[in-house]
Amino acid sequence: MRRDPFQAIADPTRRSILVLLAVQAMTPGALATHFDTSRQAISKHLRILSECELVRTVPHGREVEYSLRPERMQEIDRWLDQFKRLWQQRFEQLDEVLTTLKKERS
Amino acid sequence: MRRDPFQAIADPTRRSILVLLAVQAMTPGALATHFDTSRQAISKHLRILSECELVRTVPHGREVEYSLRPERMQEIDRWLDQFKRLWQQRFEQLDEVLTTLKKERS
DNA sequence: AAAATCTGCAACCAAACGGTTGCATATATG
DNA sequence: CATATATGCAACCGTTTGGTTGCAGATTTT
Repeated sequence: MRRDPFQAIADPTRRSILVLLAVQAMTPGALATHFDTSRQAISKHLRILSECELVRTVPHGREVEYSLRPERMQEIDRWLDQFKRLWQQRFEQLDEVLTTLKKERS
Repeated sequence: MRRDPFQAIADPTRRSILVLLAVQAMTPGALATHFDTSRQAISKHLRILSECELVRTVPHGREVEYSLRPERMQEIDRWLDQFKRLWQQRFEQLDEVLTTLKKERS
């Protein structure tokens, strides 16, 4: 069973859950109202996000509040870093083409 | 069949392929030597990366050169953007705690 | 105390995933 | 021309995934 943030954000429902929790902490029940699936399915997703340490839980009586733990998300960002140079490069190339065109026109 | 960059980078082998191609373009055969799986398995991964438009192919005779298309990777980066503010915030909070401790000590 | 509510677990199921092997096609080499 | 090499497709297989339903435990509410 793979349990890393890359696998966690592969599912669109889990991505939506993370976005919702980025706005405000919520209980599983409240989260489930935003989706077209059963409450239990959302619970399963929360379990996975929990195991990936992307969310944190605080019990309040019979309710459980889930909130975002953005730290672990940085792992994805750090992995992307090695490609940012490349797409930056493409922008610069485009820039160059544009300035060349500008020069030619004038 | 989901075909988006999030699902593409969920698999560790595909992530490694992308990293290798970020360094230099390669043929499927050359790529396969870096992994402990069959050439066909790598071919399958390349097909998926192709469908996600994360790689581009240029035929050279009987060989095919695969190279990275970093543009599409930006989609992931853009999605991450909405969380960057949050983890930045955490750093600032830590910063605050540290300066408070420093003040107390002096 | 009884009923209602919130949550998570277990069992089950169809579909997708990641791998394998065998084969067909196209190109390069002897 | 015959052989070797590079690639991709198809069929198959065990495991994982994402969903369902039913149920049990804990906490509120009445």
